[in-house]
Amino acid sequence: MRIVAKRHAKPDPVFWMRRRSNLPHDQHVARVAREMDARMRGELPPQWGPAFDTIMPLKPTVRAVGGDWLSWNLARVDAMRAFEHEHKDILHWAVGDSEVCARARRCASALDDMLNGHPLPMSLQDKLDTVLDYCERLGVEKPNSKTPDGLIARAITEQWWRRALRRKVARTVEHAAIKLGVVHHRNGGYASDEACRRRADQNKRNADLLARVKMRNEAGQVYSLAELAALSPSNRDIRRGELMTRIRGCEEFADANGHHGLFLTLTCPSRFHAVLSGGKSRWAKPSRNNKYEGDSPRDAQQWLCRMWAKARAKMARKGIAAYGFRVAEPHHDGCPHWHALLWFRTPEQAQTAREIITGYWLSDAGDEPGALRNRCDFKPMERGGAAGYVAKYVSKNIGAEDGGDAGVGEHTDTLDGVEQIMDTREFKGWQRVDAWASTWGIRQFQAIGQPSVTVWREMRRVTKDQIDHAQMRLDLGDAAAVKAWWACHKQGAIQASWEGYVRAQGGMCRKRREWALRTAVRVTKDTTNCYGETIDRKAVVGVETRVGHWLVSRRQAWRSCASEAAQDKGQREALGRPWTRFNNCTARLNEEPQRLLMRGDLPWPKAHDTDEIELPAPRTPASAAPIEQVNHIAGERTTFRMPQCVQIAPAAPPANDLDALLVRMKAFAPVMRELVAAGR
DNA sequence: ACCCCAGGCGTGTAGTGAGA
DNA sequence: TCTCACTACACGCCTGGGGT
Repeated sequence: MRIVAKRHAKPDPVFWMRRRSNLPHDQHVARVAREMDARMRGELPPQWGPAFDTIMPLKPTVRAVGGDWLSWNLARVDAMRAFEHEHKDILHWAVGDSEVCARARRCASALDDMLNGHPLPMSLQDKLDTVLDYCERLGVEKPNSKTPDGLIARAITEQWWRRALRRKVARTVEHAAIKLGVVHHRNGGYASDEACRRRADQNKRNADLLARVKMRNEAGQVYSLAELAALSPSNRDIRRGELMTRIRGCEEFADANGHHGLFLTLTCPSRFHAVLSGGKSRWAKPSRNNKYEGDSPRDAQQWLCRMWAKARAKMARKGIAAYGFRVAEPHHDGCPHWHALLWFRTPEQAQTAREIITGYWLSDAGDEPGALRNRCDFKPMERGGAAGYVAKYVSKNIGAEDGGDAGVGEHTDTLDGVEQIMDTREFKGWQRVDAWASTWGIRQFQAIGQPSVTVWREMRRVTKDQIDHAQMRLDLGDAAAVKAWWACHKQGAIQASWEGYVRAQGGMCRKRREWALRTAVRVTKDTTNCYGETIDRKAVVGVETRVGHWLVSRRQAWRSCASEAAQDKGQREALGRPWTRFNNCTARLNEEPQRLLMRGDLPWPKAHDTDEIELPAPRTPASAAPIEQVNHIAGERTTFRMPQCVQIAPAAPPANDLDALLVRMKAFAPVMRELVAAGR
């Protein structure tokens, strides 16, 4: 056993337990070692037993002891103290969720007492210092707030502490598991079993709550939140489908434009890896990596982001634009690596990008063995191969709700360029990956250079009547909206097309202010959040075109009704089609036919064409100054950002121009008939 | 077909410092 | 003074967590 000569935080137990013991010295030391061993085994998470055994064997061989039991036990006590010193965080933080909640309560009330229980009122600065000091001593990240008052309010809130401590516990314990070498492919890989279990518990808590909470909409229909969540992108199946649609759309766009695709695999330097796989088979023996410097997967992810930021900046300087997707995945020991599917305009640009990325990725420890071969890998994509290639990574990381592995029979991990079969035991591969991503706060999927997916989602909720009206206006913003609407809705056998949507938005790799459509945001000014801060509450209510027209998406006003039972389908249908939130509260539809008459606009000639849109010059901020209009919606007083051009004040036609008016009316008769027939 | 908050990260912009 | 390479920061989009 390695004897560690170190100063420890706690005093020597052999010394301070002496006072209460009359045993001879060697027996006393043996007892201290025994008690300490039992205590630590009791405190440590059970799955760490094997790792602890390798450091502190329960039944040593006679040869190892060499007959000198006193020295053996002294060394054992010292090693355990060293372990306790090194991993004191684990022993303090390896607690269950009920204890985390109890601690959160204690932290919040302790800080409340410190800040507000003082007989003399404290200054704001003193309060801030107290909070920051408390967080630092506990090793918890300080509350993130723009104002000192908000920071203090968070620090005395139990919910904030619960979130912060859950994160802290999960990361501390998982990091310790990685440092002890518990996380490797023989144990399931990616994350420790405890992290998976914690994640499963969390999901269960969440699901229970969602099933319990009932909401009632304007039509009186009652749903549980679980039913609603199943219909939104929080449902894994929907998220996976949407992601695949986007990838396919990217590929179609690239193929149509003859862009050059690259598939990248980017990994971290060896010092971020705690455990080496030890071989290529399922039975390979993992071994500790002596280059490991104790960094967490989060540190590794930040390293990757830093390198990527540099590469991105350099590519921008050289005028190289890329679009596509990036996927973050764990190696078997929890260290992340990236796969990216990027398209470039020309093969030359792709080659330059390749050189830039390689340069940065090898700029740190680029001379270590294998760096040149494994650090980054580039494969040119052939036409039509991308979606299939990436499907594997998508289903590997976003599994199906029914517990299946979404067509991926065995979970594999690419290590040193070789597919390695993972033994995923009681948790599915995607569940382990999910636990890994949530523990370390790593975003798994990242779109690069593509227009907003929120606009796409909102557009899918815009009603057709608004598009029919947009077709009758002759400005480019509306043309883009019409094209986007037709692209993102399924038309019979024709699937929704991300490619068509991207074209409508003006193509890939545009600057943010250059997209043809953006989200329409309802701003409610001067509201108060749960921490007492005054904020402007923003809510996405639809899509806004370049000229400021709003297409409002279908939304309901929901109200909580906890006590009621959920209705079945028949009961809901009996209540009829719900009213939408906006159709009745503006004069938009009523004024539209009138405006058509007065302005003499012609209908948009073609509903859906595939030409690129020539974008108008960017709006100047001064001219786009919104007019504030106060509306009452569901009893809530809100201020809309309503651009001026929506509010149409029809000018009375000059009296001597009556003939011209009649001609126009005749010309528009068919349109009017259509509108009337549609019940408007 | 929820809503709010927190946090991660892409993006744009301003700033900095070295070197030509 | 300009360019380059990088960094810091603000902002906004997006995702995930959690609540009733």
